[in-house]
Amino acid sequence: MEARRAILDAAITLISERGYANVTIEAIAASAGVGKTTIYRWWSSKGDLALEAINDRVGEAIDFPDTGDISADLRRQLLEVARLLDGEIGVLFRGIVAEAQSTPTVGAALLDTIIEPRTRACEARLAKAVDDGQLRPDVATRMMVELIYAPLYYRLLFKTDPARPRDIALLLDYTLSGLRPVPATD
Amino acid sequence: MEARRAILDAAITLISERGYANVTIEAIAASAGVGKTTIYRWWSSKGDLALEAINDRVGEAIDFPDTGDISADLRRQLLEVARLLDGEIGVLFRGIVAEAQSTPTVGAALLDTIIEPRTRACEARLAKAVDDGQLRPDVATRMMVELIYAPLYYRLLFKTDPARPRDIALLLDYTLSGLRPVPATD
Amino acid sequence: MEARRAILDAAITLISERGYANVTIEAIAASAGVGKTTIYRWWSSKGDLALEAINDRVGEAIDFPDTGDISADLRRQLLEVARLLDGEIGVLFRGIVAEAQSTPTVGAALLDTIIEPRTRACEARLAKAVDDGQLRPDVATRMMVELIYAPLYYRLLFKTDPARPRDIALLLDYTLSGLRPVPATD
Amino acid sequence: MEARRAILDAAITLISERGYANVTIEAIAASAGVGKTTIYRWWSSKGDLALEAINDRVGEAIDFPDTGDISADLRRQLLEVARLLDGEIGVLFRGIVAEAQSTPTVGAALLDTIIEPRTRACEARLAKAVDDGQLRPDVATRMMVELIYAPLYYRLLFKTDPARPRDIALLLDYTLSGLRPVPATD
DNA sequence: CAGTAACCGAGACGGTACGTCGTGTCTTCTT
DNA sequence: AAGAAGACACGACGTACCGTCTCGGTTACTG
Repeated sequence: MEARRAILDAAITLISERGYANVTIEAIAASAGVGKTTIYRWWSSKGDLALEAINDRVGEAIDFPDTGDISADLRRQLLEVARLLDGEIGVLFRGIVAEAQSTPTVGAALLDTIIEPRTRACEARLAKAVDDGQLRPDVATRMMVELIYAPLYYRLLFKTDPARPRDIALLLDYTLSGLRPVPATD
Repeated sequence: MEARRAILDAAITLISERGYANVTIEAIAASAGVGKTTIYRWWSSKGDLALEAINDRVGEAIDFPDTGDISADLRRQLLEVARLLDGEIGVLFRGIVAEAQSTPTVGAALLDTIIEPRTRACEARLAKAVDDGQLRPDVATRMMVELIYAPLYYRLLFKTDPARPRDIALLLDYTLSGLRPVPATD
Repeated sequence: MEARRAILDAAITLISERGYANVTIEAIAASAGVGKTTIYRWWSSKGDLALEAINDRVGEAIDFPDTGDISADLRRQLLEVARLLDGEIGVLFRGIVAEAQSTPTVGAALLDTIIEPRTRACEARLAKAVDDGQLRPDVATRMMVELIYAPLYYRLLFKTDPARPRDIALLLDYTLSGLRPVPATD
Repeated sequence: MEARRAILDAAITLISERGYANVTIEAIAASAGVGKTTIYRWWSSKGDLALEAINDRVGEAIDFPDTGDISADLRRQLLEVARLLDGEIGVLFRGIVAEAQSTPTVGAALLDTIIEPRTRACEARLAKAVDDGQLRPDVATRMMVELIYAPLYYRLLFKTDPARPRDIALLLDYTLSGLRPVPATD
């Protein structure tokens, strides 16, 4: 079982150093001091391994804060996510998204183990804000999640430069101003 | 020169059928009835070829309509883009984005030849809408573009199911309501 | 100790079914319902195991008959050996000879435990025949053994079809006619 | 085509140095400065390659001399063969025979390309000797070949030490004395 | 209108990595 | 305490493509 640990660590290190596509299973095995067979015993592909590695790193983390102010809470959460994506995790994540484009199983696992759980958690917090009258009740929370997070991924996948905190805060502000309850204009 | 055509056509056909990552240069050559050398004579890599193929297909297309109503114009434009991404082009595009994650030259070319030009065109239309008083003047048009298009790419890259027209219209509405000029509340 | 039996039996069965080279230690272990470790505890290699298996099967068997007629005795012995080599034992034996070509220890053990003892026994019978005046006294009994048995092995190793009894009898006759005492011709 | 040459040479060198079973295709490729693919392009297996290598080395060689004296001719021929088998070729040949025990195609090819042609040539010379009254007409020439050559292979495959010229001459003498025409004893 | 270049198909080539199999060693858990 | 079960590092397998490289055999341009 300690072989698993060595493999996950080696995978993260190598991928963050050289980029997902430039890392071979053989290199991970060598770097972990492990036979290739041992990797294939536990994971069916590089994508599979990368997914577990990223989940292992991120864990249950990034639970949603709830101070009562949805705007402040989302900002804090988004900045935290952006910080993560700016480091090792970001390289890993970009690789997995790339892999997901051509490997359906990885695509499905990406949704199931990463995107969906966090989307759900976010929706819960948003629903509360709707109840509090801080957000429009007529917009599906799922769509709110998309509107809020999409720009972050857009920057991650299309730009080389990371999303700066200032920009993130602004993008969030603009998005939220479209999601606030319309003042009763009687 | 007709070899070029055959190659571009074969590339699009094969990639849309099997997915970007499952297509080899050799397969393209064979399918185009061409020697590998001929492909390498004109393109330096599969990503390079795919980029030209997609540009060849899409062309200058999708110029921004201007009826005076920014909301209607954007909707039309977005729906058109979504329609494109739902077919052959979408598969190709997803492959290129994937490739871009690990091949800097492809990433740069993706920005230069696809993203940037269209972003510029969109910004121009948005600037006009700002002048017309239909959009807030205090938001950078570049950010508006991100807010408007990001959800589309989010769906393309993370979901298996395509973005439905209804959803697209809604997402746009919500986004735009955050970008409208704030009524003087004196 | 019953594990040993199961292993030897499994080895013979598998090898005679699939051929020596197509049988792995793992397959023998699985078929014997035994852990690999148990095999390695007692034998150092597949060749080693095969050698013991064949000796176990053949045992002390094939002792040389002595009716007083060397020709008849050899014929009976040769036919018996040929019969053995035509069944399971033959497949095993061919595998061991093959192995012996590249594994010196197996080569040595093949000589020590199989070839030599039987050669000695044969020489003893031949020496008696020489004393009886049935064979030339000026030919080393060891060479006689070679002349008598070599054709049998030649057929075993080079031909797919087994040596037929008729052929064996003939070959022996021809060989022996060269080994009979030269009649005093003066 | 010069890759083929390099491969055949490397195969012979390596096999004669380390023994057939201890040489891998990868080692041959590396030693020949060639990709594995190139080997597999031309040969289907190590046995296949070894067979061509040995034929390439031996060539049409070893044609049967005909001085009119069958005994002298065979002796010369046998000594020549023994000389060959004592060097590089012998190691190669033992490996091929071993391989032939478990690989039917190699077994067949061994017969077809090496054993059979030479057996035929030998039979032709023997037939002539029969006509000349030097050998018994009632023994199939094919059997004569077996009787004459079998001891050579016996020594090659079962002993580590090579067959010495003196022994070979003796063995041949004894064999031939059984094959000479029986003097009319009426 | 012949000569010569550019372009092409075909595919051999040296490589790298793949995912699998079997080896012989070792540890763990069961009985 | 013995032994099955199987994880493990390792090395080789045979395959798939990579990108480079000759090879001949066309067009089609030019001198």
